[in-house]
Amino acid sequence: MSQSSRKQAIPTATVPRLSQYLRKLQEVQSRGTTTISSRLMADEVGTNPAQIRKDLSYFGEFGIRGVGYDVDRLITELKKCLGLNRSWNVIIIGSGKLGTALALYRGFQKQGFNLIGMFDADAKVIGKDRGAGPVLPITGLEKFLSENKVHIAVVTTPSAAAQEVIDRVVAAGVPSVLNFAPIRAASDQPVILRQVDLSTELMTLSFYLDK
Amino acid sequence: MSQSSRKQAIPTATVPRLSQYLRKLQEVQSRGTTTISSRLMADEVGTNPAQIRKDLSYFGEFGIRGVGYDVDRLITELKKCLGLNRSWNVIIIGSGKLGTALALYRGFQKQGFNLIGMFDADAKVIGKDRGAGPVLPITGLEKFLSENKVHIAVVTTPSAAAQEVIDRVVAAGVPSVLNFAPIRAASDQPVILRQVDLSTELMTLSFYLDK
DNA sequence: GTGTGTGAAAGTATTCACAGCC
DNA sequence: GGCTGTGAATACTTTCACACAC
Repeated sequence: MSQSSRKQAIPTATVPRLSQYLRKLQEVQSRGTTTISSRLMADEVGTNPAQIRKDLSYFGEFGIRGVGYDVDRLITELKKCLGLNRSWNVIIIGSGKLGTALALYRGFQKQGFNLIGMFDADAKVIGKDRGAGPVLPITGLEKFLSENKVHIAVVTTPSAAAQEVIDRVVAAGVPSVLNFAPIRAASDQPVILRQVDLSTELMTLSFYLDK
Repeated sequence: MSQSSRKQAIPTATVPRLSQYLRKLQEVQSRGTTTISSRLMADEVGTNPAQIRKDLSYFGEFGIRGVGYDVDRLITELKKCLGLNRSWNVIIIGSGKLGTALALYRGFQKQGFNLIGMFDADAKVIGKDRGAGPVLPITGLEKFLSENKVHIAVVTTPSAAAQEVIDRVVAAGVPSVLNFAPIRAASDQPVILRQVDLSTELMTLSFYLDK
């Protein structure tokens, strides 16, 4: 009864933390450390040791009492927990500065995210390389999606276009969307939707600055 | 005892939601709607009406029973709550694709965030315009910060440089940082720090895709 | 002794449900 | 009748504290 089937029981707050643990562990591993305690990890990521142990306990028993965690082992386990022991196909829609910045981001491929296509509505950029092979016309989106299994659509279009683009990829069966456009996207279809929102981040800073 | 001094009592989860309410209200306002109920707003932003009423109740009583909220009034109040009835000075450090994308983002100025400078370490880009006037050399950072009050530093450098840059702006008295570099930045100084992290977002999607 | 794994306790956040006002 | 504002109830998250394994 360990790691793979009870995903629904895992607190939503735990999931993003796992990715931070993973990153820190990879850093620690590259410095040659082979064992780490929850206390040291907690210091590194700025949390409480019990938080880390609790988070990990949802997936199994990865540590050794009196010793700590084997870094290599824990990296392997975390990758398994996060579904990173396989590869995911990603497209980016919107080949502007932001889309290009994301396409050029190295960590992307490194963790098993395969950038297999980039789309834009602007005829002037079609065919150019913006970090993910030639930019494809958005008119060909549905055909591409029917010929290629796409797991994640990253949306970096202007906000006016975003909701329509999201509706189209969801209708075509793409199971998850990462939206950078400053709209709160919605969908009646079942889709895993995450939003990254500069203006919300700035306003949140503003709130705390104003105290 | 209404809006301004009891900020410490407001749930952290409420703050980002306020900014979403504000955005939705501005959209609704531009369509000419003058009154809105918590139920309608909840449908629009995808939450529960009680959530909205509770969030607003931390700041005052803005609605009319039996009627709903006046859109113009609520926009004004939310801006006040979020500290947006003034302007904040922002710099961007890192003039790559991502930094440039952010500099060109319109909503920035629109909500009172003043982009007053952009810095880079690369001599080849110094002086070029990347959306925020001529790019300044990072070596001049401290001098600039001593001559200009900067409220928010947005960090879009490569990850190797990010922690040092953050240490420098914090040491120079910048009270808040929005970090896009894929490191979990830390600081012993008191600073309001928010992180936007593509790789965590992708891994979170991966987790739910893998269910 | 050291440090994990985990029930129990404490602390936060969300949702319910209804009194009170329009 | 409709809708807000809010205490009370529920649900979720984090932290504590200790039995147990090394």
